[in-house]
Amino acid sequence: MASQTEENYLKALFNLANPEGEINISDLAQQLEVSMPTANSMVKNLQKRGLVQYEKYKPVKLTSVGKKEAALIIRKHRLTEMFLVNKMGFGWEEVHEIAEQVEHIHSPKLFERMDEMMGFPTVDPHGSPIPDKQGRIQNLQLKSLIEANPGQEAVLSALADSSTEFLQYLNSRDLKLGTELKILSKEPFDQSMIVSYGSVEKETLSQKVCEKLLVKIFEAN
Amino acid sequence: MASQTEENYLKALFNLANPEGEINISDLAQQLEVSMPTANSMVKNLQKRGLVQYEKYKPVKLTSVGKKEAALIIRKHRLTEMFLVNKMGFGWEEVHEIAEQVEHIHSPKLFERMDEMMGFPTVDPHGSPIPDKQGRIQNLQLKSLIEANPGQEAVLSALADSSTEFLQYLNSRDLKLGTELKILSKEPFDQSMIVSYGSVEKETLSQKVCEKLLVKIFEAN
DNA sequence: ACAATTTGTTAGACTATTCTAACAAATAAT
DNA sequence: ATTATTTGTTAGAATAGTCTAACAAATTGT
Ligand SMILES: [Mn+2]
Ligand SMILES: [Mn+2]
Ligand SMILES: [Mn+2]
Ligand SMILES: [Mn+2]
Repeated sequence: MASQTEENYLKALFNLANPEGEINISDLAQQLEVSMPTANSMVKNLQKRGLVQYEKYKPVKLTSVGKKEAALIIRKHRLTEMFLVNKMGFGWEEVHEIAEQVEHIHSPKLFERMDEMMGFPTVDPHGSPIPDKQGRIQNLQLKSLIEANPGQEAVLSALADSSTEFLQYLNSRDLKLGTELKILSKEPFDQSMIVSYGSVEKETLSQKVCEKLLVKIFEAN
Repeated sequence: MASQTEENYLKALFNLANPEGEINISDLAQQLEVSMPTANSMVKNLQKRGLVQYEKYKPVKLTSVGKKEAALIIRKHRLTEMFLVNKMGFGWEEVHEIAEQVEHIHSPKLFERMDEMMGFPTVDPHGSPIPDKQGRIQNLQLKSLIEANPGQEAVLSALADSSTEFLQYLNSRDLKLGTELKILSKEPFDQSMIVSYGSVEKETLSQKVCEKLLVKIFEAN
C-alpha cells in the first residue's frame, strides 16, 4: 500500500503530466516543495514499485497502474471537497486543505457513503471531474472564457485555478459555477472582457481571470 | 505539532492510565503493538517535548499539557464516530477504524462543523463521553449491569468494551444504547443474568457480557 | 560551436520510527 | 534470602523521507 507521501507524489505526477504524460523532476520537486534530489529518489522508489516508468535524465511517466492509483486518490479528494461543500456547509475556498488530508484515509466505505449521500456527483466544487471507481475521468471539453466572443453566452462550469485567492476573488464578484455570463465586449488591447451576469449589469474581467474561467459557450438568441 | 505517531501514543497513555495516572511501558507497548524499546524511546521523546513526566524504571505519567492534547485527539475521534453514525448511516461497529484515522486531521473547523451539525453531543456512539474544547471530560458515574439486582431496571448507557466483536454480539441481541433492561433474575453460580427488554421477553446475559454493559439503575415501580 | 543556464544525479548526512539482542532492575515465587 | 520471572533499558541497526554540496548532462543563447 502506498504511503501518504507516495500518494502525494502520485497525485502531483498525475496533475503535472503534459499531454504526452511526461513530467520533469524539477516541476515535481517544485509542486511538492521538496528539493530535486528528494523528488529524484522518490521517483526511483516509485519505479521500483511499478508506479512510474523512468530512465536517467528522461522525463518521468506514470504507468497505467500508477495512473489508476493517482486517479483513485483524486477521486477521494474531490468527493471529500464536494461532501464538505454540499453536506457540511463549507465554502469552495475552504475545502482543499481538508481534502488534502482526508484523501489519504483508507476506507472504501466512507467514500462510498459520501458518494451515495450526494447522489453520485460527477464534478467537484470547482468543476473538476471526479474519477469513477475504476479511475476513469471524463473529459468535459470546456473552453476558456477568453475564447468567447461578444454576443455569446457562457456558463461558468469549471476553473483552471482553484487557489484560495482566486476563489475569494470569485466570491467577491458573486461568480459561481453555473453562472450565465453574457459577453458584452472584449478589449483588443489587453484581452479583458466586459460581461453581465445575474444581477451584475457590468463587470470587467481581466485576461488573467478570463483564462481561468472554463465555460460552455452558447450563441445567445 | 505532534506527529500522527505521537498522537497515537498520547491517546494510548491517556486510555491506559490507572487511577493515579500512571502507565507501564510494557502496557503501552502492548497497546500500540510495538516493542518495549520502541515505546521506551517514544516516552523519552514525549518527555523532551513536555508531554509526559518520566524517570527511569518508574511508570510514565502524562503532564497536564499532555493530558489536554490527548483529550483533544479523543474529542476528534469521538465526534467523528458520532458523525459517521448519526449523519452518515454507519453502524456503531464500523466507525472506530475510520475514526482512528480521521482523528489526526488538522482542521478545527471540520470538527466544529460536525459538532454543530449534531447539536453538540456529549457522548459517542458507544456511550463514551466526548471531551469538550478545553479537553475536559465529564464523568458519568455509570455502574456495571452486574451490580443491578432482580426487580430493578437499568438503562444501557455505555460500554466498557467497544470491540467489533462485542458490538456485533449486541447487534445480534438487539441491544442498543438507551435500551431499558428489566432484571428478572441473577444466577448465583455463574453471575449470569436473565433480563427482558423491548420485544425480548427473556434473554440470558453471561457475567462477561454484564460486566461490559454500563447502565443507569432504577428501582422498578 | 561554445558558453551559460537549467535540469538532473550522486554522495553523504540527518530525523523519525521501528526492530533485535543483550543486559539490568524490579517484582514475584519459592 | 535466593532464584525466577517480568519489566525496563541500552546499544546498534534498518527504513522512509528529507536535506545540502558537488558534479554531470541537457538545453538555451549567442
Ligand atoms: Mn482540491
Ligand atoms: Mn494529500
Ligand atoms: Mn473508537
Ligand atoms: Mn489514530
